[in-house]
Amino acid sequence: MDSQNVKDTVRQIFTEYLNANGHRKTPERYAILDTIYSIDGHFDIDTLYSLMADHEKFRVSRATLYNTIILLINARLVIKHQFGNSSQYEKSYNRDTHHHQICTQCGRVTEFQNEELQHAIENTKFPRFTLSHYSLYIYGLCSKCERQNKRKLKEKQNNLNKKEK
Amino acid sequence: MDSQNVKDTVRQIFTEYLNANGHRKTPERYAILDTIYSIDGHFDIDTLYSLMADHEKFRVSRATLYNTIILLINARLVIKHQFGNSSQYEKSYNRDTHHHQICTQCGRVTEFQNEELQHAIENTKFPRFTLSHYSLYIYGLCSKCERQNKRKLKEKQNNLNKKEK
DNA sequence: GTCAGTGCAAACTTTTTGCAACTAC
DNA sequence: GTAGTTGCAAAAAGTTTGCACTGAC
Repeated sequence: MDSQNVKDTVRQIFTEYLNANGHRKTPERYAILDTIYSIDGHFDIDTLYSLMADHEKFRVSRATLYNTIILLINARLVIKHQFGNSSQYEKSYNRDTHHHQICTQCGRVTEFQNEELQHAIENTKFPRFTLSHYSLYIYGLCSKCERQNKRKLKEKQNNLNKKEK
Repeated sequence: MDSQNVKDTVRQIFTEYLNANGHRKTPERYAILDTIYSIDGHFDIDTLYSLMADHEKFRVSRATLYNTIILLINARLVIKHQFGNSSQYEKSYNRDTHHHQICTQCGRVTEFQNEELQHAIENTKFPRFTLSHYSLYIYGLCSKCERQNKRKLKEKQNNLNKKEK
């Protein structure tokens, strides 16, 4: 499905959601949805605000962003994450299921796919609970930070050796 | 392992960590560790602050709580979660691996264990990444909220039927 | 004695709220 | 017309920071 096609589809899903729940179909809401579906990967409210500030027609306030994003989450068009300090969001329609690796040193978040894991989770029977969606966060060191740490450790040992001589 | 035994062990682990990293062994730090290991389940900074405020001897400031909890996380004695708005923490030593179910309606967080899932995750090979720990959050409806929703839906339909007559 | 650690308050960041103005219905 | 939405600014909530004082080493 190409990008425009996805945008049309999610706009339709959103319209149905708004109708079903008696919410108004304001231009701001559609502008926000459109902008979100133009973003690849994660974003926070501030980034979204900056992106939308460029538009002359549909500059929206932060308050509206917060309000609208709750609707989008309920309409299952956006997923909310909470790595780090501020909430991160991402589009969820027509997006492959993926998991997140968060480097505890540099804070970088990377995505990866793993069908086995995905199936294992989706086929699990949860106690007194009905699954709607899930997040798997893997914490640890990204390869970059790990290399860096090893280098530092080596330097430290070298310095110690020099001193001993 | 009984509770006192666990407390002694974690105190020892913490001491080693503090020594290894050139940090001072202050009574506040041990008091915080002790309090945390008296708590079952999750807690946030505010709860911990209230709990410790009762102590006459070791009332600590929020700033110290934030500082110390970072050390405890690094010493692998505490895990940080980010459901909802404020950060949640929990002790991690001598604690069975468990996952979290978060009700998107009432916000209640429940824990569950599932060895299959645990093994599936732990045996996964992650791309360019070294696992240190992980969090699996299952979002959906707890049985209570689901029952409530069904009841409401029924009432709504009943009301509609009445009006039609 | 020194400097890391502490308490306190102020600052900062992110999110929520109250209210007047606006507009989708 | 009217009630749901918006923008703005103020408030709230959570966390970080600056600084003087304290106490672990």
